[in-house]
Amino acid sequence: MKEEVSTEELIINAARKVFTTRGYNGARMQEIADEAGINKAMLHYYYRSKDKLFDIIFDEAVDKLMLRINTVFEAQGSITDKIAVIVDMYITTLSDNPYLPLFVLHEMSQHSDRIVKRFMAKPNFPNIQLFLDEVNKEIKQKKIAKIEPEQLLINVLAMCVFPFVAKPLIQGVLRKDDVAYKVLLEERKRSVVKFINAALAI
Amino acid sequence: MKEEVSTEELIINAARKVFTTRGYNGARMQEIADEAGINKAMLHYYYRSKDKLFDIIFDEAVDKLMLRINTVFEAQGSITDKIAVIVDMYITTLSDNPYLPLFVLHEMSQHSDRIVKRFMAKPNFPNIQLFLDEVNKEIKQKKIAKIEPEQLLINVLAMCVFPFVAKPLIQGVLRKDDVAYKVLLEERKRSVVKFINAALAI
DNA sequence: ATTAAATTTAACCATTTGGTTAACGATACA
DNA sequence: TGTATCGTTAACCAAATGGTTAAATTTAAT
Repeated sequence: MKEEVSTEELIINAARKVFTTRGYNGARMQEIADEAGINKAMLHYYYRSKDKLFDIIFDEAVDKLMLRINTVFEAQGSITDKIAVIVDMYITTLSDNPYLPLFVLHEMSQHSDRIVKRFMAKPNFPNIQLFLDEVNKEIKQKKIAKIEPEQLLINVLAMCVFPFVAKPLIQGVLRKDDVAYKVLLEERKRSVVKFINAALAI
Repeated sequence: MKEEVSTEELIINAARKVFTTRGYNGARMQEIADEAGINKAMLHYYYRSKDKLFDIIFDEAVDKLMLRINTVFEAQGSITDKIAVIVDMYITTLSDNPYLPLFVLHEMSQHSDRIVKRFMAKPNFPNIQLFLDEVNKEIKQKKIAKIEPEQLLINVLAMCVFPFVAKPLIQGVLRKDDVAYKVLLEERKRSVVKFINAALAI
């Protein structure tokens, strides 16, 4: 008795693969159908249009990118501890979904108005203020060095996300194959945390 | 006597705008023609095909991204001094060409094989080894803290480039309009340099 | 001024692509 | 068993798109 996968699921899985790797403009309904092993008309039978299907995949991608950031922010502990958790979470999650960030960022830059609104309306939209306030608090308490909280946030995100956005570039420059790149990313978890801690040390 | 702009130039300027904002797949030959204020057939008369035109724009974009990095590397001075120069150069250049990095990274991730080769064959391809060696040297001399040179390089690039790749996202999260974002980027020049210096301090 | 070459345009063409339709087959229900 | 609903397919359609062509116009050379 083999596991049955519903046609809906076949389609979503195929659409995820095609949309995230090719982008909206590069994605072809026929390729999604082929990838799912079904007839093209089925895509429209289940999901109406390319746009509708794309919205589902994009929303799902955004959700995955949000992680459980709020959970981390709302937890107890120092800001450096929280950053350590976030860095680890990001690099781990993105290692399993390497196409996510470039996909989301590229689509956002194209339809910024339509999409950014959707993005911020999400219920699990990270509560950034919590992070910013806490950084300021610890600065006042002389627990960490002085820094603009917004800049720190960008630094953390940048160092986590960039290696996935720029993978082919970095691989070219450093001449690493996929295996070596995996290793570099694994090492990166502790390297980035150490780097941030040193930068924030007083 | 008005300034004459050759048709070739009109086309290249239009193509640059359309390709970098829409990407290869989103770019339309008709839109390039309209943007240039000429007939669509002229595009083919001067540049044969969409592919040929794209290659020119992409190469040009890559060149701009390379900056004069080698010049910096080959210059005298400590590694932290060089990093300070690079950070300033990058944020300044990208502020004037905000679409460049996402454009290049997105296209690279799609045609990585075909394009990455072109990329590395460039005569002004940055000589990374110089940077890596120098970092190791200063670590041995106890001038900077211990760090994997490759990770440091990624950190520097990440913090410079990410704000441009993720502009709409960051603007949404931090609720900044374009003016406020310009300010944030300007502050960022010294903020990032200070951050890196603190992280590398012994 | 005449002619040849270069430049520009409108009309056209073939292919691709998202989407539709009508018929066919399976499944469930009476 | 008949029939209605759901799932699936092949064939088809209209619009979009990269590219071509042949004629018209401008520019340059003799």
